[in-house]
Amino acid sequence: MDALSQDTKTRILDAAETLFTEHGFEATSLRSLTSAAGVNLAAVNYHFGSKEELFQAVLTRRLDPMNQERIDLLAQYEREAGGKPLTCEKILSAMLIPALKLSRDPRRGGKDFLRVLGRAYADPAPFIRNFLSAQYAEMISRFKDAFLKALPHLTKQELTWRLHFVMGALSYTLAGTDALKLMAQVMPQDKDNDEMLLQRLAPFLAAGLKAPLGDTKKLELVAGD
Amino acid sequence: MDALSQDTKTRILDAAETLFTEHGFEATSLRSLTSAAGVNLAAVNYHFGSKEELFQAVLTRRLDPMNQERIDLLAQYEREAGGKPLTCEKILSAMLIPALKLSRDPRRGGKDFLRVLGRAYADPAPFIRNFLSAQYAEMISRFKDAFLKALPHLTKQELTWRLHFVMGALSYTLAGTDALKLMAQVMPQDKDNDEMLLQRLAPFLAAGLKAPLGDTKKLELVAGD
DNA sequence: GCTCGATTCAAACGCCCGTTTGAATCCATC
DNA sequence: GATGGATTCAAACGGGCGTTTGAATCGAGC
Repeated sequence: MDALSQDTKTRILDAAETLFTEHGFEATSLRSLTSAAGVNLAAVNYHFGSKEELFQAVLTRRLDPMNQERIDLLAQYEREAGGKPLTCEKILSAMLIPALKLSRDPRRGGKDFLRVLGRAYADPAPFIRNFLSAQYAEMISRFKDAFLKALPHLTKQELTWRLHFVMGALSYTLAGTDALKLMAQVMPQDKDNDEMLLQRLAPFLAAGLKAPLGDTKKLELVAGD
Repeated sequence: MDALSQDTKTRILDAAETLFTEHGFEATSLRSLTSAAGVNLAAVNYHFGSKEELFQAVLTRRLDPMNQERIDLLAQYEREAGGKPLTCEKILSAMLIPALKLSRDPRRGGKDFLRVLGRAYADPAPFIRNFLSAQYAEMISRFKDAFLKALPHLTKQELTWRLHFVMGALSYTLAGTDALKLMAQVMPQDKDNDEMLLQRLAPFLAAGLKAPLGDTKKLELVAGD
């Protein structure tokens, strides 16, 4: 009864999280999904309305709490700092720690969920894009403000670009796709691997964020051919 | 006759590049694809064997020349340096310039192709993963060697991680997905936007690569809850 | 123990999918 | 101008898709 006794909605969400991870949204059929969840085929449309709404529900279940945790942690750090601007590393911690905690918690979907999220980032379907933008809006705006104070040498525009790069490295890394098999022979043990990961990611991103403004001469482009 | 006079294979590849960009691999049907290309439905299976092989052909057509260009440019820089190790920025240029040139050249698929590539990075389908690994193997290995010489303070393992982050930021940026609509109000003009982009990306990545090794204390994790 | 809304179920609906087939057409070669 | 391989074509194949339906079942409240 243990795992099977959950209610239908949860069973569907759990199965969807796994299968969307493995095959993506389009390639996952409701027939395989409901049969993996041990529920009737019609249950998805009854409880969620449609396959698209189910996908959004899969994301919301994990994303809402994680982003709220990020916002709360940032606020706590700011309270502790008593008005003084936070360091770059501290702000990054407020972003990374909730994500890492989620990835380590199998009861909240763990790495599976972060992989679904990583794929969603790259999906051009409008219903996904709009949904993600709305979900992240508040968190992004708060962290942008914090970074602006921590990095006074950056213009708003420059910071926006750099946050763009940060989100890229972060999503690629947390999703753990490693499309190019870079990590093939690098990881001897899986133990505390994700902790290591963020220990390495944070200094990399902090250095990038703190970098002086780019020299226009550094990247010379052959315009002609 | 101009655009329509191309041979069937090319017409299919062009239409596939566009449609895979807009809807992804699974969500693009051969019926819509062949009708957009103005060819018979059976033409894809006749010329490419299957939908999967068509997808690989779409990637190869652009990826092979771009990665060869990267390798050649790196070799040229190394020749010019005459044995001395290259700077981080110079090596990054050898990665970024061919990608940027491709993205600016509509005759080679331009941004459309890079978006297909960005999505492929996040796709878990084995036939895509294996294909990408093989395509990138040589380029990655050469650039890893170059970076190792340029960044002697990094271990091989640390460099592998940082290259992972670099590829993340690069693919997210070049794919131009901007899942979180960060850039909404930032881009006043589209002109030479991508040039600006890499002018900003290169310093960011160079600073990250050159960062000192991470302090284990910087990111404190609450292990318990 | 009957009622009634909530939930589950098997079955079907209509549609689109990737692929195959075999005949029709093209076109360089003899 | 007949030949024959390469290509195009319309049509069909078998199957899976998301969704809907209407009856069966459940279970708390009277």
